Amino acid sequence: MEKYKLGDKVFDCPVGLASNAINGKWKLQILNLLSQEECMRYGNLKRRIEDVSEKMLIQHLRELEQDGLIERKLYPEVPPRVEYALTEVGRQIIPVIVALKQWGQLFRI
Amino acid sequence: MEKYKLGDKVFDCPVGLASNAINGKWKLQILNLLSQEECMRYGNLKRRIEDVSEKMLIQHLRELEQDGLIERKLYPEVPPRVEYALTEVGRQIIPVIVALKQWGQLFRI
DNA sequence: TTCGGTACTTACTTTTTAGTAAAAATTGTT
DNA sequence: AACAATTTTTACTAAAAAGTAAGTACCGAA
Repeated sequence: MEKYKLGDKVFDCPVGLASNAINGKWKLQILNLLSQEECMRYGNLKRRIEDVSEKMLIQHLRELEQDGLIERKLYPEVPPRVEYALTEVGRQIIPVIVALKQWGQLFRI
Repeated sequence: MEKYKLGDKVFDCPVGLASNAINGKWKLQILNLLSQEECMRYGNLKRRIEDVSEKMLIQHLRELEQDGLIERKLYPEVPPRVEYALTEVGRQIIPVIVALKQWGQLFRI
């Protein structure tokens, strides 16, 4: 039987794997912003995602990084500058975001 | 500012709403199965989704029903027969599933 | 009158996720 | 020496999600 692997997690179906990778209260919103902007700084992400706490934002960024969807670039300046961007694998998830956004727009009031 | 509403939950962006609707350990897998099969019985879903417990399956089915993505048809027979199927709104999320599945296949081993 | 088959339901526990708020690290500027 | 700006980190608490396992309801057939 075919298997799918992300990090050290193994799944029996691609939907299960994908579901696991994007599961998180703010992950899709993070990916959505990064899909529109080439790269974004931590502080900028924080401002753009209303209500996200610093803890959750950094936690989700770490997980997305570990799963290979985004990369973190640290510029050794003072004050520090950190930029996040989609990786190649991350860019390949953009069609999902686009379709999802379109679906969500059905619920506009 | 535009708003998006699902049930009694209001969101500022369509991605946030969509994210909320599909957030759940097995929801995308349920939607995936229903997208391929026209309709499916409870017991069949349970067999097809490995490891899901009866509690979680029914809970997710209820939430998807409340959010208007699926509908539940009870046939008053003995033993009882219950069929689940995508609604029109549910069918409109199929492109998301398709894109997600394609993305997940990148991780085949 | 007990059993089979289907679809749940309930009570309880454990695990995971999220929220809050304060602190840390860095170093050039005042 | 204190401050500013930015990106975390930490400790603690609270809430939500998930797991486990047993129980319920229906009714016709054996």
